[in-house]
Amino acid sequence: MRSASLGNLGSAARWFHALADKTRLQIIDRLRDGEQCVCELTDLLQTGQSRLSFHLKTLKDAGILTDRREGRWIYYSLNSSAIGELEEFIGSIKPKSRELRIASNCCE
Amino acid sequence: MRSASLGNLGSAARWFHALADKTRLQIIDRLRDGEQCVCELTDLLQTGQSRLSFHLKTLKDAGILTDRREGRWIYYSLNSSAIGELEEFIGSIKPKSRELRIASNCCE
DNA sequence: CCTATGCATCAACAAATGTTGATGCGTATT
DNA sequence: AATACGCATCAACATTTGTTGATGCATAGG
Repeated sequence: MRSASLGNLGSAARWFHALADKTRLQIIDRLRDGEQCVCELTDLLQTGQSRLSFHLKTLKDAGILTDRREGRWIYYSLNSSAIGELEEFIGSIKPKSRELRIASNCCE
Repeated sequence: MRSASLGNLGSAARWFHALADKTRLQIIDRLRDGEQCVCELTDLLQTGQSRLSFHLKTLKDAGILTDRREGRWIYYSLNSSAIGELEEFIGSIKPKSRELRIASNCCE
């Protein structure tokens, strides 16, 4: 009955939620240059440490970032495999475009 | 100074927000088969008319759906060009992966 | 016209999310 | 051991988002 369904809508929704914030997209943009520690990001994004930490956690929980500790610092970086999966998901969203089904006389 | 920046982070955030909901992803999934009127979607998704209308509006405002009226019915369908842009944006999120810059001695 | 249908929109409320400043914990420096 | 630093986490609050039922508006059919 169902179309070849999009995999796990719930987890996709979580990814999208993590990306649905301007600050978080800015973080991602900065990390494209390579990993950075929180203090660098705080400078770059001109924001409070607590706020930044919140957004980093949101991205990390969604699997979009990873972190590692080195001494006092914690470095964040992009998880490119998650981004790959996301890309794939978006691809699967497209209309099937075969039979542009004319939904004739819909509700009767 | 800045990296070749991701285009318009604000509007990207809006796209992602529109996709950050399971019900809305279900709507999209159904519309992959072609356009459908609200009453069909109400049946398929087993939800209240008002709630569905809210989510349809969210997707439409984000540019992901388009609608057209035909008699009493309003048909929604996917806007594949928006989906294309989204795909492109996700592509641009990837790490630059050239110089895996070692952020040596970050905050000093 | 009068009524029914399909849907948007509104108001009231509920729930989730983001912000800020304070506190705490691990790690380095002395 | 005492202090400073980098960051996570918490509590209190503000803001945003989603839900539900009621109302309204356009179109179609009698």
